[in-house]
Amino acid sequence: MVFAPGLSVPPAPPSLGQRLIDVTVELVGREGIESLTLRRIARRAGVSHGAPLRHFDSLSDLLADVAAHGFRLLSARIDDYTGALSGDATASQRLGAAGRAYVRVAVENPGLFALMFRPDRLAHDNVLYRQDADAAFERLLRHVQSAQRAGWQADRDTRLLAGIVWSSVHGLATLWSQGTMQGPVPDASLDDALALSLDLLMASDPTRRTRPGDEPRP
Amino acid sequence: MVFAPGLSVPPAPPSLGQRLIDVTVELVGREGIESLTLRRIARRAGVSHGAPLRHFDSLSDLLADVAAHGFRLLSARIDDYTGALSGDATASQRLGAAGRAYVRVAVENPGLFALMFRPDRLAHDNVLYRQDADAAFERLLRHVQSAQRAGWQADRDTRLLAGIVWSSVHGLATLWSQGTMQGPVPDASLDDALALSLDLLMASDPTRRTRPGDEPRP
DNA sequence: AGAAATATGTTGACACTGTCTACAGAATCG
DNA sequence: CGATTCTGTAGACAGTGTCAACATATTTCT
Repeated sequence: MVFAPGLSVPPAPPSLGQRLIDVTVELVGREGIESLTLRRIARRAGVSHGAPLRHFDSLSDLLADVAAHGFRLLSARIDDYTGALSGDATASQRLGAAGRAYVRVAVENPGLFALMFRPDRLAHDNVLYRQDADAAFERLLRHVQSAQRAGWQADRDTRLLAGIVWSSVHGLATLWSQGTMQGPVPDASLDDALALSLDLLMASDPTRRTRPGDEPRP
Repeated sequence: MVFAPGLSVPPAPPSLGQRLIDVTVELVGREGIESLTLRRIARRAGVSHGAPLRHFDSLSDLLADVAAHGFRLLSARIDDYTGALSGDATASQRLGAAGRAYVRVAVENPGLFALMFRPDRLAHDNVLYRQDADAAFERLLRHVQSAQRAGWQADRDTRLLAGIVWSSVHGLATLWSQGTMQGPVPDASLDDALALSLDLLMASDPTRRTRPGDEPRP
C-alpha cells in the first residue's frame, strides 16, 4: 500500500449510528414500512437489541433521521433534474422538472417516501428532519419564484402558490407510489399522468410553447 | 309506551361487529392512528381481547371496514356539497364543490382520513373497502365527465383527468390534515389554499365567470 | 322435541415489540 | 494513574396480534 497523505487515510468505519440509518434505509426499501422494527434493525446491523438506544432516543427518533435522509435524497434529485436542462430552459420548465424529480423519487423509493410523510411514526422534535424537509421545500419555493418572475401566476402569494404546487405533485406521488391509483385508473402510465398534471398546473404559463412535459430528462 | 307496529320495534342492539367498528371510528377520531390496537378496541367495547377475531379476520381486516366507513362518509359529503348548489350551477362549480367536500372530510376527520390511505394497515383483500373506495371515485368521475361535456378539458381522457383532479385535491387534503403544510406555509388559510388550488385546476374552464371558490356552501 | 352443528364469547399461551435498568469493558480526560 | 464517560450486552416488563382450547348459546336438521 502506498503512503499518500490526505488521500489514502483509511476510511473510518462508519459509526453504529450511521450504520443503523443505512440498514434502515435498505430495510424499508426491500420490505416496506411494516418491517421497521427496532429489534430487527439491530439484528440486521449485528448488534444487540438495546444498542440502537445508545444512538437514538427512540425508534421514532431513528426513523426521523432516516426520513431526513430521504429529504436530502429528494433535494439532490431535484437539483439533478433541473440542472440537466439546457441553459435556455424557461423557469416553468425547470419547475416542471422539479415536479418530475419529486414523483420519480416517490415511485422509485416507495417505502422511504411513505416514511417521510408519516408523522405518527416520526419523532416530531427531531431537528434534522425539520431542517432537511424545509430545505427541500425551499428548493421548490425558489423554482416557483423564478416561474412567477417569468410571468406565471405572477400576482399570487409565492409561498401559498408553492404549497399548492407541492400539494398537487405530492398527491400524485403518494397515490401512485402506494399503488392506490392502479385501482380506479388501472392502465394509465405515470408519464402521461405526470404530463397531464403539469399541463393543468402550467396552463396559464405565457412562456410555454409546447407541452411542459416535453423537456429532456437527465 | 304505545304500540305502533312498524315504528316502535325496539332497535335491535347492534351486533358486536358493528359496535367494534363504531368504537374504532370514535377512537381514531379522538386519539389518532397509533391508538388503534385490537386489545384496546376490545377493551373499550367491553369484551375480551379475543372477541373481535370472531367478527374480523385480523386487525387490518377490521381497520379496512373502518376505512370503508370513511369512504361512505366521503361520498355522502360530496353529495351534500354538490347537491346544495343552486340548479343553474355549472358542472365545474359542482366539481369544485366536490373537491371542497373532500378536503373538508380530511381536515375534520384527520385520523380516519389517514387510515383510509394507509395500505400497510389495511387488509388488501377486504371487499367492502374496495367497493366503497371505488364508489367514491366513481362519484368524482361523473363530475369530471360533466365538466368535460361543458367544455373543460374536453379532449382529455376522462379517467386519467379524474385521477389528476383527485391527486391534486388529495395532496392538499393530506398535507393539510396531517399538519405538514403548517411548517413551510405557516400562516395560510385552508380556504385560500383550496380556492387557489381549484383556480389553477379550472384555469381553462370556459364557463366560469368568477373565481371557482365563490359558490355557496351548504 | 331432541340431537347435532354452528356461532360467539372467554381464557391462556406464544412470539413478538419498545423501552428501561443493571452491568461490563473501552476510551477519554484531568 | 484514577475517575468518568461512552458504547455495547443481557434481562426484565408491559403491551401487542394471533391461535388453540374451552364453554355456552343459538340455530338447524331429522
